[in-house]
Amino acid sequence: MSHPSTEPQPLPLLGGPPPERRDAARNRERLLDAATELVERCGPRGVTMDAVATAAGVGKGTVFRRFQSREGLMAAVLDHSETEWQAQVLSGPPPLGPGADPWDRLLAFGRTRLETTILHAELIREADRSGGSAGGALAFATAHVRHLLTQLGVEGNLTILSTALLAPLLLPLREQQVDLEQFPVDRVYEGWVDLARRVTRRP
Amino acid sequence: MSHPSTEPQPLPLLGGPPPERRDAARNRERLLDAATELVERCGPRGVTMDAVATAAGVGKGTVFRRFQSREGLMAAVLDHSETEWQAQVLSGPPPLGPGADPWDRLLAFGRTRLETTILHAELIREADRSGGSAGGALAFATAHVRHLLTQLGVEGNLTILSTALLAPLLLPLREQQVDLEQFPVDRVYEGWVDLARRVTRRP
DNA sequence: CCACTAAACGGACCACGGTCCGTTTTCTAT
DNA sequence: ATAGAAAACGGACCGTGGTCCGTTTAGTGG
Repeated sequence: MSHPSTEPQPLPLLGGPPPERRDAARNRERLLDAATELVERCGPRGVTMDAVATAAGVGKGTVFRRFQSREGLMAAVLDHSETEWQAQVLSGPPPLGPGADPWDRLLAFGRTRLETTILHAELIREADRSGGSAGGALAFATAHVRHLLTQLGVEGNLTILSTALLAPLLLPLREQQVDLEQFPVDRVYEGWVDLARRVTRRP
Repeated sequence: MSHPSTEPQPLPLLGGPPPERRDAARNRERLLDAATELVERCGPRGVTMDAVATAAGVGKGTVFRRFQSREGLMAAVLDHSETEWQAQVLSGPPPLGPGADPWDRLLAFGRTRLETTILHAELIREADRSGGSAGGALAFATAHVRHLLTQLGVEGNLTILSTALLAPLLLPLREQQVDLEQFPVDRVYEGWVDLARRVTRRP
């Protein structure tokens, strides 16, 4: 860290709001790391904001300045995980990624989305509302399904239809079925495929 | 209140847990009334537990003993409102109530459920999770849709299908569409009818 | 009518999310 | 290098949800 100004720099290209100050960026990362670590160790419900602040070695105010609220922080942690899945969808190998038949992509989408939701269940619950990454992730998924439906030549109100297709994969519904009604995951997936056939008007 | 023991009594028939003590029942009602009143006046978000306790003239402990949590209380308030709609579905006049063609009942169900959800939006949001009336109301709606699908001769995993049909009427999804995407209610309903046709495999 | 038990009461108490503001750090312009 | 402004920092502070436990009260058998 001692050679002078020969590095790329975070691109001083103006665009959005002015870039983050160095200390701010450093603290954001420390916080995100600390939060991720704590979530892993204590589960999302067991993590307090004070604990995160302390673990990251910053004051409490800083946590809230960066992430607005507890939910915002959880959303950020979640986002980190979800991003990987989104990358798979956008540019990973088929059938989830581009290149495969849209119908096969839709099926792969449903399957992996179901699994990811179950995996991140607690975190999603904690991050919900606040329109943060939770909303962001939802929007991403909706847009993707909509895209696939278009490619499949489905007519009608695509927003409603993709919502309907997505909904049974979402958390609150999942909980009712997997937890309360003791549905095995495979059976849920199977049911979802049936739904997808109907929505797309397949045999 | 002075004639001796000639009244029906709350039926001393044993069954569930022993009945509520008189003061307990009285306080439950006072609390529910106070809460309803406050919710109406300040909106669900503006109501604090202390306020409810004070308004009802009881201690805070009592509130929590009766309703477990803030969400529990909100759920109880909500339940009160939802019950009326449920009664309409179960035994009101057609097409919502029994007697009409199942398909027409389904449409009426969708329409009224959509309106009710929007009407109670804030309360639902506050009451969510906790498995209280929120879960109860959801279960009721699911069961009813399932029932109608059966009458319509739909085959397949009815639980998943009714969930899918219900989902677009639920709150988080509503918010994304009505609020964010500025969909007028009629358009949402229209889209939902299309979905219903597909799920039931109609022309 | 009184004694006794179990349940309900109430408010002091605690923990956690979120805000506020005086202090410190980073950046920029000279 | 230095001065000055803007932004970030941190932790004391506040309000609210939720618990705890000593006290009161409704029901019951004598």
